[in-house]
Amino acid sequence: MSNQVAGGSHRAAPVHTDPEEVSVLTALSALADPVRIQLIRELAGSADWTRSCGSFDVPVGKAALSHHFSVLRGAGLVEQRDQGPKRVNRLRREEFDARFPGLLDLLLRADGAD
Amino acid sequence: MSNQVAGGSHRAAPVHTDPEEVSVLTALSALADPVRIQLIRELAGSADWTRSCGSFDVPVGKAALSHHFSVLRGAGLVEQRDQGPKRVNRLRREEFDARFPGLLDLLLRADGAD
DNA sequence: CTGACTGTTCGACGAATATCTTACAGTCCG
DNA sequence: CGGACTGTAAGATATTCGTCGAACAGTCAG
Repeated sequence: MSNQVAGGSHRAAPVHTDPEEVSVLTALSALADPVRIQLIRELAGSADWTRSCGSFDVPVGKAALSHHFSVLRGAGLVEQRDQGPKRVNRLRREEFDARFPGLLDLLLRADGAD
Repeated sequence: MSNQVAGGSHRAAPVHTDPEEVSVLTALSALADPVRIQLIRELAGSADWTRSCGSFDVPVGKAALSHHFSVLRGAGLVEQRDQGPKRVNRLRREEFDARFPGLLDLLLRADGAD
């Protein structure tokens, strides 16, 4: 019986950026991509920590996918946590909203990606 | 005395895009550039139709500048009108706000470009 | 331990894009 | 008209960015 106790994972923890430290330019650049828009929308429609990286229906390989999540982390949009072999995600909605009020709403309300 | 009457200019009128027809992706892409952010900010701080294209303090040549204005027009952010040899600009604030509420405010309130 | 699975990293490639230089087209003034 | 000025267009170049394939690392089940 292995409780998920101390010792933890031996994997490099994902590097996160606090939304408060994110520039407007970085935020807009992160959002100005069709794949990332789709990721954010799917993520917004799911409960926190329920979606692993590979569970998204995007038309790119896993290498590109990993890159996109890296960009999203760097923009303070997504938080990740290791859960067994998977890396589960959470949209940092409140925190990002505090930094850029209305921006996420705008993206999520908009009809179609383009 | 030449009133600026009919007959008008013999110059190709600038092509504008209605903000209503602009996709989120296009809007975000247009805004995700340091030079264009600066243009919009300067424009927001000036009265309508008072700034010609060449009157902006941006670190690019006039060819690149012309390109940036083209992108801004295509995103429904800027309206242009020919005035003698100059092309004067106007930020389409209300129209753009109607399509993407809060987006321009966000850009204009933010401290520093990055 | 071995094998299946998940995700990251690295190197390379192609496409999109930002930029410059040069040439050109209008507009206005003298 | 001719010259100064403003902006656009076209071509060339360079950089950025998204993508893939392959190799690698960590986790878990058997």
